[in-house]
Amino acid sequence: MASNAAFAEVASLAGDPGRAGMLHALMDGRALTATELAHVAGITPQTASGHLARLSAGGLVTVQQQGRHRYHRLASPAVARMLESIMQVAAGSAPRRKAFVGPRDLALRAARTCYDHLAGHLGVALADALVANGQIELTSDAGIVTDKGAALFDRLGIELDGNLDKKGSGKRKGRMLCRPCLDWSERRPHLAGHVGGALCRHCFTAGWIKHVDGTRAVTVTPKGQRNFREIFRIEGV
Amino acid sequence: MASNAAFAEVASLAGDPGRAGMLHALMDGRALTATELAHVAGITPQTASGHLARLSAGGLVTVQQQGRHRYHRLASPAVARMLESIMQVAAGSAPRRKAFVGPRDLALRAARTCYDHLAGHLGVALADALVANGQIELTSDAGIVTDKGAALFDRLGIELDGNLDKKGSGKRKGRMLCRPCLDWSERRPHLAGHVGGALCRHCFTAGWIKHVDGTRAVTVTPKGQRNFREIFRIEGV
DNA sequence: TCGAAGGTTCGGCCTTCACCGTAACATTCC
DNA sequence: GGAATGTTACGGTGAAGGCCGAACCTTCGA
Repeated sequence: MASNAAFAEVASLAGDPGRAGMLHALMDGRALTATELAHVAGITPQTASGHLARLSAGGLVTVQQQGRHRYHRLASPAVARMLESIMQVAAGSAPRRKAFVGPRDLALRAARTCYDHLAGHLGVALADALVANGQIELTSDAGIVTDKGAALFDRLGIELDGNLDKKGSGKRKGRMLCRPCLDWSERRPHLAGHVGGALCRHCFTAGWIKHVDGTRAVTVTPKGQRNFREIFRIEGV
Repeated sequence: MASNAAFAEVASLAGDPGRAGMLHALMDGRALTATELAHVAGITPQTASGHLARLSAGGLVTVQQQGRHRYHRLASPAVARMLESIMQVAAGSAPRRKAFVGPRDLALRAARTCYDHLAGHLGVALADALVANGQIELTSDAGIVTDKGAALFDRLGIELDGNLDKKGSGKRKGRMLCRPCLDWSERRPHLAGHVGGALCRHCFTAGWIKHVDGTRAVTVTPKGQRNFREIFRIEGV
Protein backbone atom coordinates (compact mmCIF):
# COMPACT_ATOMS: atom_id res chain seq x y z
CA MET A 1 0.00 0.00 0.00
CA ALA A 2 1.49 3.27 -1.08
CA SER A 3 -0.10 5.31 1.70
CA ASN A 4 1.51 3.04 4.24
CA ALA A 5 5.01 3.94 3.12
CA ALA A 6 4.15 7.62 3.25
CA PHE A 7 2.76 7.16 6.72
CA ALA A 8 5.92 5.49 7.99
CA GLU A 9 8.01 8.15 6.30
CA VAL A 10 6.22 10.98 8.08
CA ALA A 11 6.19 9.28 11.46
CA SER A 12 9.84 8.38 11.09
CA LEU A 13 10.70 11.99 10.35
CA ALA A 14 9.16 13.01 13.65
CA GLY A 15 10.74 10.08 15.44
CA ASP A 16 14.32 11.27 15.66
CA PRO A 17 15.26 13.10 18.88
CA GLY A 18 17.04 15.86 17.01
CA ARG A 19 14.22 16.49 14.60
CA ALA A 20 11.66 16.15 17.39
CA GLY A 21 13.39 18.90 19.31
CA MET A 22 13.36 21.19 16.30
CA LEU A 23 9.70 20.47 15.53
CA HIS A 24 8.91 21.11 19.17
CA ALA A 25 10.62 24.48 18.93
CA LEU A 26 8.67 25.33 15.78
CA MET A 27 5.38 24.63 17.53
CA ASP A 28 5.09 28.27 18.53
CA GLY A 29 4.28 29.04 14.90
CA ARG A 30 7.27 31.24 14.25
CA ALA A 31 9.99 30.78 11.67
CA LEU A 32 13.51 29.98 12.86
CA THR A 33 16.89 29.51 11.20
CA ALA A 34 18.87 26.30 11.08
CA THR A 35 21.41 27.58 13.60
CA GLU A 36 18.76 28.55 16.12
CA LEU A 37 17.07 25.20 15.73
CA ALA A 38 20.40 23.41 16.04
CA HIS A 39 20.96 25.19 19.34
CA VAL A 40 17.62 24.24 20.88
CA ALA A 41 18.00 20.65 19.68
CA GLY A 42 21.53 20.36 20.99
CA ILE A 43 23.15 19.37 17.70
CA THR A 44 25.60 21.01 15.32
CA PRO A 45 24.33 23.29 12.55
CA GLN A 46 25.44 20.97 9.78
CA THR A 47 23.51 18.09 11.30
CA ALA A 48 20.47 20.32 11.75
CA SER A 49 20.76 21.40 8.14
CA GLY A 50 20.56 17.84 6.97
CA HIS A 51 17.57 17.16 9.17
CA LEU A 52 15.77 20.27 7.95
CA ALA A 53 16.36 19.34 4.33
CA ARG A 54 14.77 16.02 5.05
CA LEU A 55 11.84 17.56 6.93
CA SER A 56 11.32 19.95 4.07
CA ALA A 57 11.36 17.16 1.50
CA GLY A 58 8.85 15.27 3.64
CA GLY A 59 6.49 18.23 3.67
CA LEU A 60 6.62 18.85 7.41
CA VAL A 61 8.30 22.24 7.23
CA THR A 62 8.57 24.95 4.61
CA VAL A 63 11.59 27.12 3.98
CA GLN A 64 11.63 30.80 3.20
CA GLN A 65 14.83 32.38 2.00
CA GLN A 66 15.57 35.91 3.16
CA GLY A 67 19.00 37.21 2.35
CA ARG A 68 21.53 34.81 3.74
CA HIS A 69 19.04 33.44 6.23
CA ARG A 70 16.70 30.54 5.63
CA TYR A 71 13.66 30.59 7.88
CA HIS A 72 11.92 27.30 8.61
CA ARG A 73 8.35 26.96 9.82
CA LEU A 74 5.77 24.20 10.13
CA ALA A 75 4.21 23.54 6.76
CA SER A 76 0.58 23.63 7.91
CA PRO A 77 -1.76 23.56 10.89
CA ALA A 78 -2.26 19.89 10.12
CA VAL A 79 1.37 19.27 11.02
CA ALA A 80 0.91 21.14 14.28
CA ARG A 81 -2.14 19.06 15.11
CA MET A 82 -0.19 15.92 14.36
CA LEU A 83 2.58 16.97 16.73
CA GLU A 84 0.01 17.78 19.39
CA SER A 85 -1.60 14.39 19.07
CA ILE A 86 1.74 12.63 19.33
CA MET A 87 2.48 14.65 22.47
CA GLN A 88 -0.78 13.51 23.97
CA VAL A 89 0.07 9.87 23.43
CA ALA A 90 3.61 10.42 24.65
CA ALA A 91 2.39 12.18 27.79
CA GLY A 92 -0.18 9.49 28.42
CA SER A 93 2.17 6.59 27.97
CA ALA A 94 5.12 8.18 29.68
CA PRO A 95 5.90 6.05 32.71
CA ARG A 96 5.52 9.15 34.81
CA ARG A 97 9.16 9.21 35.65
CA LYS A 98 9.24 11.39 38.72
CA ALA A 99 12.46 12.61 37.21
CA PHE A 100 13.66 16.12 37.67
CA VAL A 101 11.54 18.72 35.94
CA GLY A 102 13.67 21.76 35.28
CA PRO A 103 12.57 25.38 35.44
CA ARG A 104 12.29 25.31 31.67
CA ASP A 105 9.76 22.52 31.85
CA LEU A 106 7.88 24.22 34.68
CA ALA A 107 7.52 27.39 32.62
CA LEU A 108 6.11 25.36 29.74
CA ARG A 109 3.61 23.66 32.00
CA ALA A 110 2.50 26.99 33.43
CA ALA A 111 1.69 28.62 30.10
CA ARG A 112 2.75 28.15 26.50
CA THR A 113 1.58 28.61 22.97
CA CYS A 114 0.50 25.54 21.06
CA TYR A 115 1.03 26.63 17.44
CA ASP A 116 -1.62 29.37 17.45
CA HIS A 117 -3.46 29.03 20.74
CA LEU A 118 -2.79 28.93 24.47
CA ALA A 119 -2.01 25.77 26.41
CA GLY A 120 -0.64 24.75 29.77
CA HIS A 121 -2.16 25.74 33.09
CA LEU A 122 -3.19 29.14 31.73
CA GLY A 123 -4.86 27.65 28.66
CA VAL A 124 -6.83 25.16 30.71
CA ALA A 125 -7.77 27.78 33.30
CA LEU A 126 -9.09 30.04 30.53
CA ALA A 127 -11.19 27.23 29.08
CA ASP A 128 -12.48 26.31 32.54
CA ALA A 129 -13.37 29.93 33.27
CA LEU A 130 -15.26 30.34 30.01
CA VAL A 131 -17.22 27.18 30.76
CA ALA A 132 -17.87 28.18 34.37
CA ASN A 133 -19.14 31.58 33.27
CA GLY A 134 -21.48 30.00 30.75
CA GLN A 135 -19.71 31.57 27.80
CA ILE A 136 -18.67 28.30 26.20
CA GLU A 137 -19.96 24.75 26.28
CA LEU A 138 -17.35 22.02 25.90
CA THR A 139 -17.27 18.29 25.46
CA SER A 140 -14.28 16.19 24.56
CA ASP A 141 -15.50 16.25 20.97
CA ALA A 142 -16.31 19.88 20.35
CA GLY A 143 -17.27 23.21 21.81
CA ILE A 144 -19.71 26.01 21.14
CA VAL A 145 -19.67 29.70 21.97
CA THR A 146 -22.94 30.66 23.66
CA ASP A 147 -24.71 33.97 23.12
CA LYS A 148 -23.18 35.12 26.37
CA GLY A 149 -19.76 34.15 25.08
CA ALA A 150 -20.31 35.85 21.75
CA ALA A 151 -21.19 39.02 23.63
CA LEU A 152 -17.95 38.76 25.60
CA PHE A 153 -15.80 38.30 22.50
CA ASP A 154 -17.62 41.15 20.85
CA ARG A 155 -16.96 43.37 23.88
CA LEU A 156 -13.27 42.46 23.74
CA GLY A 157 -13.16 43.30 20.06
CA ILE A 158 -12.30 39.76 19.02
CA GLU A 159 -13.51 39.01 15.52
CA LEU A 160 -14.73 35.46 15.06
CA ASP A 161 -16.00 35.52 11.49
CA GLY A 162 -12.99 33.47 10.53
CA ASN A 163 -14.85 30.55 12.02
CA LEU A 164 -17.05 30.25 8.96
CA ASP A 165 -16.58 27.52 6.46
CA LYS A 166 -14.21 28.22 3.64
CA LYS A 167 -17.09 27.85 1.29
CA GLY A 168 -18.29 31.20 2.62
CA SER A 169 -21.80 29.93 3.00
CA GLY A 170 -23.09 33.26 4.17
CA LYS A 171 -23.26 34.44 7.76
CA ARG A 172 -23.52 31.69 10.27
CA LYS A 173 -26.08 33.08 12.62
CA GLY A 174 -25.49 32.33 16.25
CA ARG A 175 -23.30 29.29 16.38
CA MET A 176 -19.59 29.78 16.82
CA LEU A 177 -17.99 26.38 16.95
CA CYS A 178 -14.64 25.78 18.51
CA ARG A 179 -12.21 22.90 18.82
CA PRO A 180 -11.03 21.50 22.15
CA CYS A 181 -7.47 20.24 22.39
CA LEU A 182 -6.37 17.89 25.13
CA ASP A 183 -3.52 19.45 27.04
CA TRP A 184 -0.58 17.05 27.41
CA SER A 185 0.58 18.54 30.69
CA GLU A 186 -2.79 19.17 32.32
CA ARG A 187 -4.71 16.24 30.81
CA ARG A 188 -7.68 18.52 30.39
CA PRO A 189 -9.04 20.32 27.34
CA HIS A 190 -8.06 23.83 26.37
CA LEU A 191 -9.36 26.01 23.58
CA ALA A 192 -7.98 25.52 20.06
CA GLY A 193 -9.21 26.14 16.55
CA HIS A 194 -10.26 29.54 15.25
CA VAL A 195 -11.71 30.69 18.56
CA GLY A 196 -8.66 29.62 20.54
CA GLY A 197 -6.38 31.27 18.02
CA ALA A 198 -8.29 34.53 18.05
CA LEU A 199 -8.33 34.60 21.84
CA CYS A 200 -4.60 33.94 21.98
CA ARG A 201 -3.82 36.68 19.47
CA HIS A 202 -5.91 39.10 21.49
CA CYS A 203 -4.02 38.24 24.66
CA PHE A 204 -0.76 39.11 22.90
CA THR A 205 -1.92 42.31 21.23
CA ALA A 206 -3.60 43.53 24.40
CA GLY A 207 -0.34 43.04 26.27
CA TRP A 208 -1.74 40.47 28.69
CA ILE A 209 0.94 37.89 27.96
CA LYS A 210 4.33 37.78 26.29
CA HIS A 211 6.82 35.17 25.19
CA VAL A 212 9.72 34.19 27.43
CA ASP A 213 12.97 34.79 25.53
CA GLY A 214 12.27 33.13 22.24
CA THR A 215 10.51 30.03 23.49
CA ARG A 216 6.99 28.70 23.46
CA ALA A 217 6.62 29.58 27.14
CA VAL A 218 4.66 32.71 27.97
CA THR A 219 4.32 34.82 31.11
CA VAL A 220 1.35 36.84 32.24
CA THR A 221 2.02 40.56 32.59
CA PRO A 222 0.62 42.54 35.56
CA LYS A 223 -1.89 44.01 33.17
CA GLY A 224 -2.82 40.51 32.14
CA GLN A 225 -3.17 39.38 35.75
CA ARG A 226 -5.65 42.19 36.34
CA ASN A 227 -7.65 41.51 33.21
CA PHE A 228 -7.74 37.75 33.65
CA ARG A 229 -9.06 38.34 37.16
CA GLU A 230 -11.64 40.98 36.23
CA ILE A 231 -12.88 39.59 32.93
CA PHE A 232 -12.53 35.84 33.38
CA ARG A 233 -12.40 35.57 37.19
CA ILE A 234 -9.12 33.67 37.04
CA GLU A 235 -6.98 34.10 40.12
CA GLY A 236 -3.22 33.76 40.33
CA VAL A 237 -2.13 32.64 36.89
CA MET B 1 13.51 17.88 28.22
CA ALA B 2 12.04 14.56 29.24
CA SER B 3 8.86 14.98 27.24
CA ASN B 4 10.91 15.40 24.11
CA ALA B 5 12.46 11.95 24.42
CA ALA B 6 9.03 10.42 25.00
CA PHE B 7 7.76 12.24 21.93
CA ALA B 8 10.52 10.91 19.73
CA GLU B 9 10.02 7.44 21.16
CA VAL B 10 6.33 7.37 20.25
CA ALA B 11 6.83 8.84 16.80
CA SER B 12 9.68 6.46 16.13
CA LEU B 13 7.50 3.51 17.08
CA ALA B 14 5.02 4.52 14.42
CA GLY B 15 7.79 5.26 11.94
CA ASP B 16 8.78 1.75 10.98
CA PRO B 17 7.07 0.32 7.89
CA GLY B 18 6.34 -2.98 9.58
CA ARG B 19 4.87 -1.44 12.69
CA ALA B 20 3.01 1.16 10.63
CA GLY B 21 1.33 -1.61 8.70
CA MET B 22 0.23 -3.34 11.87
CA LEU B 23 -1.05 -0.12 13.44
CA HIS B 24 -2.89 0.59 10.23
CA ALA B 25 -4.56 -2.80 10.45
CA LEU B 26 -5.53 -2.16 14.06
CA MET B 27 -7.26 1.08 13.12
CA ASP B 28 -10.55 -0.72 12.68
CA GLY B 29 -10.73 -1.01 16.44
CA ARG B 30 -10.64 -4.78 16.60
CA ALA B 31 -8.14 -6.97 18.37
CA LEU B 32 -5.83 -9.12 16.25
CA THR B 33 -3.18 -11.75 16.96
CA ALA B 34 0.50 -11.41 16.19
CA THR B 35 0.28 -13.89 13.32
CA GLU B 36 -2.59 -12.06 11.65
CA LEU B 37 -0.77 -8.77 12.01
CA ALA B 38 2.42 -10.31 10.66
CA HIS B 39 0.51 -11.41 7.59
CA VAL B 40 -0.95 -8.00 6.79
CA ALA B 41 2.40 -6.32 7.40
CA GLY B 42 4.26 -8.81 5.26
CA ILE B 43 6.75 -9.95 7.90
CA THR B 44 7.35 -13.16 9.81
CA PRO B 45 5.47 -13.79 13.06
CA GLN B 46 8.60 -13.66 15.18
CA THR B 47 9.49 -10.25 13.80
CA ALA B 48 5.96 -9.06 14.39
CA SER B 49 6.08 -10.35 17.94
CA GLY B 50 9.12 -8.23 18.66
CA HIS B 51 7.46 -5.19 17.19
CA LEU B 52 4.31 -5.77 19.18
CA ALA B 53 6.26 -6.13 22.40
CA ARG B 54 7.85 -2.80 21.68
CA LEU B 55 4.56 -1.16 20.80
CA SER B 56 3.08 -2.52 23.97
CA ALA B 57 5.96 -1.20 26.08
CA GLY B 58 5.51 2.16 24.42
CA GLY B 59 1.86 2.28 25.35
CA LEU B 60 0.51 2.27 21.80
CA VAL B 61 -1.21 -1.10 21.99
CA THR B 62 -2.55 -3.25 24.79
CA VAL B 63 -2.45 -7.02 24.91
CA GLN B 64 -5.16 -9.33 26.12
CA GLN B 65 -4.39 -12.99 26.65
CA GLN B 66 -7.07 -15.49 25.77
CA GLY B 67 -6.04 -19.10 25.83
CA ARG B 68 -3.18 -19.58 23.45
CA HIS B 69 -4.01 -16.37 21.63
CA ARG B 70 -2.78 -12.91 22.48
CA TYR B 71 -5.03 -10.23 21.10
CA HIS B 72 -3.55 -6.82 20.41
CA ARG B 73 -5.54 -3.63 20.06
CA LEU B 74 -4.87 0.08 20.08
CA ALA B 75 -4.38 1.30 23.62
CA SER B 76 -6.75 4.26 23.43
CA PRO B 77 -8.74 6.53 21.13
CA ALA B 78 -5.92 9.02 21.53
CA VAL B 79 -3.64 6.62 19.68
CA ALA B 80 -6.19 6.29 16.90
CA ARG B 81 -6.46 10.06 16.61
CA MET B 82 -2.69 10.30 16.45
CA LEU B 83 -2.56 7.77 13.61
CA GLU B 84 -5.30 9.65 11.80
CA SER B 85 -3.45 12.93 12.09
CA ILE B 86 -0.25 11.36 10.78
CA MET B 87 -2.22 9.96 7.85
CA GLN B 88 -3.53 13.42 7.07
CA VAL B 89 -0.04 14.86 6.91
CA ALA B 90 1.20 11.87 4.94
CA ALA B 91 -1.66 12.18 2.46
CA GLY B 92 -1.12 15.91 2.12
CA SER B 93 2.62 15.73 1.62
CA ALA B 94 2.60 12.63 -0.54
CA PRO B 95 3.97 13.63 -3.92
CA ARG B 96 0.80 12.25 -5.46
CA ARG B 97 2.60 9.47 -7.11
CA LYS B 98 0.15 8.47 -9.75
CA ALA B 99 1.38 5.01 -8.97
CA PHE B 100 -0.83 2.01 -9.24
CA VAL B 101 -3.68 1.98 -6.77
CA GLY B 102 -4.75 -1.58 -6.31
CA PRO B 103 -8.27 -2.87 -5.72
CA ARG B 104 -7.43 -3.06 -2.05
CA ASP B 105 -6.68 0.64 -1.94
CA LEU B 106 -9.77 1.46 -3.98
CA ALA B 107 -11.97 -0.44 -1.52
CA LEU B 108 -10.45 1.53 1.34
CA ARG B 109 -11.11 4.81 -0.42
CA ALA B 110 -14.71 3.86 -1.08
CA ALA B 111 -15.61 3.10 2.51
CA ARG B 112 -13.73 2.09 5.63
CA THR B 113 -13.89 2.28 9.37
CA CYS B 114 -11.60 4.75 11.09
CA TYR B 115 -11.23 3.26 14.57
CA ASP B 116 -14.88 3.69 15.59
CA HIS B 117 -16.49 5.74 12.83
CA LEU B 118 -16.95 5.75 9.07
CA ALA B 119 -14.50 7.28 6.60
CA GLY B 120 -13.78 7.22 2.90
CA HIS B 121 -16.24 8.21 0.24
CA LEU B 122 -19.15 6.85 2.24
CA GLY B 123 -18.16 8.67 5.42
CA VAL B 124 -17.81 11.98 3.62
CA ALA B 125 -21.06 11.46 1.71
CA LEU B 126 -22.88 10.80 4.97
CA ALA B 127 -21.50 13.95 6.55
CA ASP B 128 -22.37 15.97 3.45
CA ALA B 129 -25.89 14.58 3.41
CA LEU B 130 -26.48 15.40 7.06
CA VAL B 131 -25.28 18.95 6.45
CA ALA B 132 -27.35 19.31 3.27
CA ASN B 133 -30.45 18.14 5.07
CA GLY B 134 -29.91 20.60 7.88
CA GLN B 135 -29.40 17.87 10.45
CA ILE B 136 -25.85 18.83 11.32
CA GLU B 137 -23.78 22.00 11.13
CA LEU B 138 -20.07 21.54 10.48
CA THR B 139 -16.97 23.67 10.41
CA SER B 140 -13.41 22.47 10.26
CA ASP B 141 -13.24 22.93 14.03
CA ALA B 142 -16.40 21.33 15.28
CA GLY B 143 -19.93 20.25 14.55
CA ILE B 144 -23.33 20.39 16.15
CA VAL B 145 -26.42 18.25 15.82
CA THR B 146 -29.45 20.44 15.14
CA ASP B 147 -32.92 19.77 16.54
CA LYS B 148 -33.78 18.29 13.18
CA GLY B 149 -30.75 16.02 13.41
CA ALA B 150 -31.57 15.01 16.98
CA ALA B 151 -35.03 14.02 15.79
CA LEU B 152 -33.51 11.88 13.04
CA PHE B 153 -31.17 10.07 15.41
CA ASP B 154 -34.03 9.58 17.82
CA ARG B 155 -36.16 8.11 15.04
CA LEU B 156 -33.34 5.72 14.12
CA GLY B 157 -33.00 4.68 17.73
CA ILE B 158 -29.47 6.00 18.06
CA GLU B 159 -28.68 6.97 21.62
CA LEU B 160 -26.44 10.01 21.92
CA ASP B 161 -26.29 10.48 25.67
CA GLY B 162 -22.73 9.25 25.58
CA ASN B 163 -21.88 12.66 24.26
CA LEU B 164 -22.12 14.19 27.71
CA ASP B 165 -19.08 15.21 29.64
CA LYS B 166 -17.55 12.56 31.83
CA LYS B 167 -18.29 14.74 34.81
CA GLY B 168 -21.93 13.89 34.22
CA SER B 169 -23.05 17.46 34.54
CA GLY B 170 -26.68 16.56 34.18
CA LYS B 171 -28.59 16.39 30.97
CA ARG B 172 -27.28 18.59 28.23
CA LYS B 173 -30.45 19.98 26.78
CA GLY B 174 -30.38 20.48 23.05
CA ARG B 175 -26.78 20.64 22.06
CA MET B 176 -25.16 17.49 20.76
CA LEU B 177 -21.61 18.31 19.79
CA CYS B 178 -19.65 16.23 17.38
CA ARG B 179 -16.12 16.08 16.09
CA PRO B 180 -15.17 16.40 12.43
CA CYS B 181 -12.23 14.40 11.15
CA LEU B 182 -10.43 15.30 7.95
CA ASP B 183 -10.52 12.36 5.60
CA TRP B 184 -7.08 11.51 4.22
CA SER B 185 -8.44 10.13 0.97
CA GLU B 186 -11.23 12.60 0.32
CA ARG B 187 -9.61 15.68 1.88
CA ARG B 188 -12.98 16.63 3.32
CA PRO B 189 -14.39 16.22 6.83
CA HIS B 190 -16.38 13.21 7.93
CA LEU B 191 -18.14 12.57 11.21
CA ALA B 192 -16.09 11.34 14.17
CA GLY B 193 -16.40 11.50 17.93
CA HIS B 194 -19.33 10.10 19.86
CA VAL B 195 -21.87 10.96 17.18
CA GLY B 196 -19.82 9.45 14.39
CA GLY B 197 -19.18 6.35 16.47
CA ALA B 198 -22.84 5.89 17.32
CA LEU B 199 -23.88 6.35 13.71
CA CYS B 200 -21.29 3.83 12.55
CA ARG B 201 -22.36 1.24 15.11
CA HIS B 202 -25.96 1.69 14.01
CA CYS B 203 -25.02 1.10 10.37
CA PHE B 204 -23.43 -2.20 11.36
CA THR B 205 -26.18 -3.42 13.67
CA ALA B 206 -28.87 -2.44 11.20
CA GLY B 207 -27.10 -4.48 8.54
CA TRP B 208 -26.50 -1.52 6.24
CA ILE B 209 -22.78 -2.18 5.92
CA LYS B 210 -20.37 -5.00 6.68
CA HIS B 211 -16.64 -5.52 6.76
CA VAL B 212 -14.79 -6.93 3.78
CA ASP B 213 -12.95 -10.09 4.84
CA GLY B 214 -11.21 -8.96 7.95
CA THR B 215 -10.09 -5.53 6.82
CA ARG B 216 -11.03 -1.96 7.55
CA ALA B 217 -12.83 -1.72 4.24
CA VAL B 218 -16.62 -1.98 4.33
CA THR B 219 -19.25 -2.58 1.67
CA VAL B 220 -22.80 -1.33 1.59
CA THR B 221 -25.45 -4.04 1.56
CA PRO B 222 -28.53 -3.77 -0.67
CA LYS B 223 -30.50 -2.98 2.45
CA GLY B 224 -27.99 -0.25 3.21
CA GLN B 225 -28.23 1.13 -0.33
CA ARG B 226 -31.97 1.48 0.11
CA ASN B 227 -31.79 3.07 3.54
CA PHE B 228 -29.00 5.47 2.64
CA ARG B 229 -31.08 6.59 -0.32
CA GLU B 230 -34.38 6.90 1.55
CA ILE B 231 -33.14 8.31 4.84
CA PHE B 232 -30.10 10.35 3.84
CA ARG B 233 -30.78 10.87 0.15
CA ILE B 234 -27.41 9.41 -0.79
CA GLU B 235 -27.30 7.84 -4.24
CA GLY B 236 -24.97 5.11 -5.40
CA VAL B 237 -22.61 4.55 -2.55
C1' DT C 1 37.21 44.09 -3.39
C1' DC C 2 38.05 41.42 0.52
C1' DG C 3 37.20 39.26 4.98
C1' DA C 4 33.78 37.33 8.08
C1' DA C 5 29.76 34.83 9.16
C1' DG C 6 25.67 31.85 8.07
C1' DG C 7 24.47 27.79 5.68
C1' DT C 8 25.10 23.54 3.04
C1' DT C 9 27.56 19.47 1.15
C1' DC C 10 30.92 15.67 1.40
C1' DG C 11 33.41 11.74 3.54
C1' DG C 12 34.09 8.59 7.10
C1' DC C 13 33.01 6.53 11.61
C1' DC C 14 29.88 4.45 14.34
C1' DT C 15 25.56 2.83 16.50
C1' DT C 16 21.13 1.14 16.02
C1' DC C 17 17.88 -1.95 14.55
C1' DA C 18 15.00 -4.61 11.26
C1' DC C 19 15.05 -9.15 9.60
C1' DC C 20 15.27 -14.09 9.49
C1' DG C 21 16.68 -19.09 10.79
C1' DT C 22 16.64 -22.04 14.28
C1' DA C 23 15.01 -23.52 18.54
C1' DA C 24 12.41 -23.68 22.83
C1' DC C 25 8.06 -22.88 25.39
C1' DA C 26 2.89 -22.72 26.19
C1' DT C 27 -1.80 -23.99 25.12
C1' DT C 28 -5.38 -26.52 22.90
C1' DC C 29 -7.34 -30.34 20.46
C1' DC C 30 -7.45 -35.28 19.24
C1' DG D 1 0.01 -38.51 25.96
C1' DG D 2 1.12 -36.63 21.41
C1' DA D 3 0.46 -33.60 17.50
C1' DA D 4 -0.61 -28.98 15.98
C1' DT D 5 -0.81 -24.12 16.55
C1' DG D 6 0.66 -19.81 18.34
C1' DT D 7 4.27 -17.22 20.60
C1' DT D 8 8.83 -16.01 22.46
C1' DA D 9 14.12 -16.25 22.81
C1' DC D 10 18.74 -16.01 20.69
C1' DG D 11 22.47 -15.14 17.43
C1' DG D 12 24.13 -13.42 13.18
C1' DT D 13 23.79 -10.42 9.05
C1' DG D 14 23.05 -6.46 6.60
C1' DA D 15 21.46 -1.89 5.65
C1' DA D 16 20.00 2.64 7.19
C1' DG D 17 21.12 6.71 9.10
C1' DG D 18 22.83 9.89 12.84
C1' DC D 19 26.91 12.41 13.95
C1' DC D 20 30.88 15.42 13.32
C1' DG D 21 35.15 17.49 10.94
C1' DA D 22 36.39 19.86 7.01
C1' DA D 23 35.71 22.09 2.75
C1' DC D 24 32.73 24.87 -0.24
C1' DC D 25 29.20 28.41 -1.44
C1' DT D 26 26.65 32.60 -0.68
C1' DT D 27 25.59 36.99 1.42
C1' DC D 28 26.60 41.05 4.07
C1' DG D 29 29.47 44.87 5.57
C1' DA D 30 33.70 47.68 5.43
